[in-house]
Amino acid sequence: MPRPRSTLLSVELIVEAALKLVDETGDFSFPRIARELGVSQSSLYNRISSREHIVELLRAHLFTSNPTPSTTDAPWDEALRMLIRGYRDCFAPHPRLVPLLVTQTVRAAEVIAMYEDLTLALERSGLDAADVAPALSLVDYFALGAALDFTAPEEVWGPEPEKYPALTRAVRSSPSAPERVERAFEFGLEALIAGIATRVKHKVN
Amino acid sequence: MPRPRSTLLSVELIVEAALKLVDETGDFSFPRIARELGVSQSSLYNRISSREHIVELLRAHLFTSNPTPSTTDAPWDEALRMLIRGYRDCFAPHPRLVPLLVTQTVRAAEVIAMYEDLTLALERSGLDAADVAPALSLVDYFALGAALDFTAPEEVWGPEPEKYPALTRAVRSSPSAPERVERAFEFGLEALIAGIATRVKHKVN
DNA sequence: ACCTGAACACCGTTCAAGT
DNA sequence: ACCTGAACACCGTTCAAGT
Repeated sequence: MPRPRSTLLSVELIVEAALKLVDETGDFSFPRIARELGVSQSSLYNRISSREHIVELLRAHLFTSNPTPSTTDAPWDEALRMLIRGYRDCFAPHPRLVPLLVTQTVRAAEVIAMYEDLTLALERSGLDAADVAPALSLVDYFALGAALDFTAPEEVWGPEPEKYPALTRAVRSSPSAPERVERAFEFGLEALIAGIATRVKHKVN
Repeated sequence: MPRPRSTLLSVELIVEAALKLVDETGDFSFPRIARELGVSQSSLYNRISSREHIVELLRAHLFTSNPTPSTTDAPWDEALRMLIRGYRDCFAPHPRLVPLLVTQTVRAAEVIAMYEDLTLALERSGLDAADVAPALSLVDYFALGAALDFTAPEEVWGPEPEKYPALTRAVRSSPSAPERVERAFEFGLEALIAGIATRVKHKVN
């Protein structure tokens, strides 16, 4: 049988080129992807339908390369720790990708599956049914903000430290670069879970 | 004395035009601002220095038009409620502006002043000094995520509800559009404050 | 001091034309 | 079926030239 003519393009090649460009420059574009792959710009449209499509493929790529284990047998708080940590760890190797993801609606099935596991864990916590969706939003807010923190610049607050003494104290007493983000995540994760636990109505046996 | 020649342009006019365009279309551009004001595109550069500059002016505009009251006399948890609520309420009238703000570093002095008040409240909570900065990040993550939720589309989760039963339950048991976002914010705010309270070491008197 | 017009180096998307 | 080249309608920014 005739072997297939060597195809110049594939979805995977496009996604890899886009990710490489984001890691190196903070963004991607059709002309730069095409140049990277040695094809014409318009040929990309044979594999993908739009810029948004590429962004969603990048999101899926992040999640499939870092799969989260099953949490349905774990206690609800342990499940939340695993899921939120796994979610955030996806972004760690590609921090510059985060800004492209946060402003676009999630369509990737892999991510929605993780939200299903999150919801199951929250249901097991004993929250009122009406509080599960708000708690899910809360977890989402936290994970999103934590991921965005990967791209935060070193010197967040400008000059004039004397005008903001408390802020200056807080910044001075905290480590820099990756440790700062890591400690914020650990503190936030535990505070978040403890906070959700306080919203569970105590059942009187 | 000669009254000043009617000036065609001002920073305020540029900011107002940009905000109007964002509210109506979700974005602004130099050509569209210029057309809105009846001037040439290049003349904008006499008042502002870059697109980023306009974004930062928009951020400051949001905050100055919705000033937060002094919270230095309030108990720490009440101060947090006021500050976080005030912060989020700034975005409510202009939801489509949020995506432009979250991916750019804060430089506006008004916002930094609010972070100072947040830090003071967290110090009053009794947290360890080393935990103030992480707690500040947690509050920041929450406020950011809550603001981004203003632009979330109605139908977040795609088709195939049967594949995600828990998620479908959660979505079905929650209201839509503005009430959903409001309930998520209220639940999250209280869970957040309760969670931070659990991280305060109990002093034995 | 302020404004204009033209130019430059980019974008995403479409489409007729080739093989 | 896949790829190309050209075209279209946009961007942000600079700069010489005018008043």
